[in-house]
Amino acid sequence: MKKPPKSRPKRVTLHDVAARARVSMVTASRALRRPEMVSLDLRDRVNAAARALAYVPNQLASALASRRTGRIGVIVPSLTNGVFNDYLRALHDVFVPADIQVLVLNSHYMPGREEKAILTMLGQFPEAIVLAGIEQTPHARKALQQAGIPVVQTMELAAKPIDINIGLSQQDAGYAAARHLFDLGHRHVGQISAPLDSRSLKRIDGYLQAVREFGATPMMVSVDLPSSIASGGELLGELLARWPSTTAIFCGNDNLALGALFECQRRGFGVPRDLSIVGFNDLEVAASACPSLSTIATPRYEMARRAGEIILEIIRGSGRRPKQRQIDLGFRLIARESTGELGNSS
Amino acid sequence: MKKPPKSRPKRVTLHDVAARARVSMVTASRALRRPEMVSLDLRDRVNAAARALAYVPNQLASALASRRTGRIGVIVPSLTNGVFNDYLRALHDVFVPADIQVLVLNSHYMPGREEKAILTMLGQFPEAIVLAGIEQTPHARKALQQAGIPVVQTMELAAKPIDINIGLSQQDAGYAAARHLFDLGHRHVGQISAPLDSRSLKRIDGYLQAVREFGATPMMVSVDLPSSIASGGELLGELLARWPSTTAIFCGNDNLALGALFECQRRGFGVPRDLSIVGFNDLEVAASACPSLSTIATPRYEMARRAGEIILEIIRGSGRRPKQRQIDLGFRLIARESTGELGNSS
DNA sequence: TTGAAAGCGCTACCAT
DNA sequence: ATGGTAGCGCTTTCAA
Repeated sequence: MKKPPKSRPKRVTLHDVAARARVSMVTASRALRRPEMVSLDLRDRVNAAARALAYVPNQLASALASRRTGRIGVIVPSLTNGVFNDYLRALHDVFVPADIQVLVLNSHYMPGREEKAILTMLGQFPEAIVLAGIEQTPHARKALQQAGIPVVQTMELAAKPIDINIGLSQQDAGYAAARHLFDLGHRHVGQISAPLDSRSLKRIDGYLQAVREFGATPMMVSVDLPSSIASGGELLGELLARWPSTTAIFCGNDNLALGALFECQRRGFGVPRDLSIVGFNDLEVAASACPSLSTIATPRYEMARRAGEIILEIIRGSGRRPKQRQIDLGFRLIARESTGELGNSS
Repeated sequence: MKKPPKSRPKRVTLHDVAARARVSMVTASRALRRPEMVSLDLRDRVNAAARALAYVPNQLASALASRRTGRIGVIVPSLTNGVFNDYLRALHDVFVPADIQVLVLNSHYMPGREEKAILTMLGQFPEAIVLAGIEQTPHARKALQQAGIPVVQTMELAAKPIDINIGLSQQDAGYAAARHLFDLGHRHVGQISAPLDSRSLKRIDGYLQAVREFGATPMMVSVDLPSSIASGGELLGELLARWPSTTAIFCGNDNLALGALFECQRRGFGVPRDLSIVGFNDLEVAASACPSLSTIATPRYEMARRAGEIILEIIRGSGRRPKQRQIDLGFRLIARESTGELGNSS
């Protein structure tokens, strides 16, 4: 009788359920969440009441009171380029069976948006957070540290990990890709990239290292926009316009490589006869394309799986961090049909 | 001095920020969330304090107290096939500026998992929910209705919408794709599909309608697995093995079409000389491929944008539903290079 | 413009 | 096994 009539439709709460079952709220709570702690009789009464009232637990309140949200946060720079498909799948494979929800936010390859995403995520109180990349803003780092939850940085190797770090050397991988072309005899090896995020830049460093080593000339075209198939064709066009002698090209990712391949087909260039192409990431399309694309396979599934398992271990187990805080998972060069020895081209 | 020392690392709360800024919690709250209600002086002090402490608002508490979560839920059947990229982007474009968070859950093209996703989502109290597809389980429908929030079903036209429905006729679109091939003179028109979700089946219905109309023979191969480029090649292989006379093929989506195209290149078939290919969705790759892929463009961005705007109107505005509860956005056949008139083949 | 107090719905802690 | 009570961190009246 004390409540003034509100216009908002009342929601059924645990209080209502408890009242109907004629037990205390605590018992009702336990009957629903930890049935083994409640006598069979009361348990049934509570369940019946909950059912009759179509009770929906308010996870917000539950999380606030228990300080456990049952979710982990993931921040990736893109959802649309295929790179993070395996990565997210691995995380789901680990967490869904553990009854932990995976929240994904997209930073769009922009440090500013990543910071915002991290703060937003932290506001949801995930029990751990997985980050793609290692270049968080100082403010984001601080917030992450204060959160006191496991933080796993992935995809790259960090000099100063925030907490745990599982990745690979993007520079070494870029070097390996370029080196593959030089090893095949190419000397006019171009490079195209988009976008110019930190990992791309490191792969470019690797390329430059190989260029230096083989005494070649750097030939690069790039654009700081989301990678796309179309831009692969366009960047290749620009590269060839500037350096017509190019006989091989290292594309910063497989989307660009696919676009470059299509552009070659459009121009009637043979691949690898007239131009060798190596991509990066080993997306599904790389193996399926015709010719199939040589590329660098990065262990994205494994990386995310390991991240997930370490997190699970920490939040379900002792709460203690593993002794090994940094893991290098390496990469693999996959030589397919799109790269070949320097032949009768020029 | 009254708190017993706890082991848990204290988190920075609004209380701490208020204390540091020497204002009340209420003022701190307002300074952060509704700055215009607070004097410039205090506003600055609060902001400075919040920044210095790396304060992260607890959205759980905020949502619990205000009964507004500031988020909307979206459930899509896949995150990996590119189809929902524009769709999600549109939703972000609408909601992020409105300061509403977009939560995305993946149903993996499985009604059971969609039901679970819907229930999970509802437990987070989104202020509205956007669904891809119209075939929710009865239980999910009921829960959705009881939630009392705007529900928008998209991608298809529903006979009995739950609430609001924005889509297109998948059957008509499938018919248009097949019809395009028949109109070019083809009579041996095959069809490949994967996965066999409700929309795929409707597109197949459209194909069958065209087949009937032209007195042709249905030639279909499909598999109920996630679509992939590789399966496009495999399904085409099976189709050709069974019906070698095939001169044209309607692929249930662009991934399959791309795979089919690569398979043709592998076999040395000319496209469209030996085989015409039409896809579905108009993903980025369709325009970039060589030859470019004819396909059906579905208005995914527009569909999601409209959904978002209607929701915004409802939850920000009067709370009243628009008069028009169902919108048909149609589709467009895009004839590119991969389809041509029946020539000197077979 | 600012603040005090009363919850939001639930769970943890401590009794019984 | 069951229940009372005190919050979780924030926003909302309502008063000053």
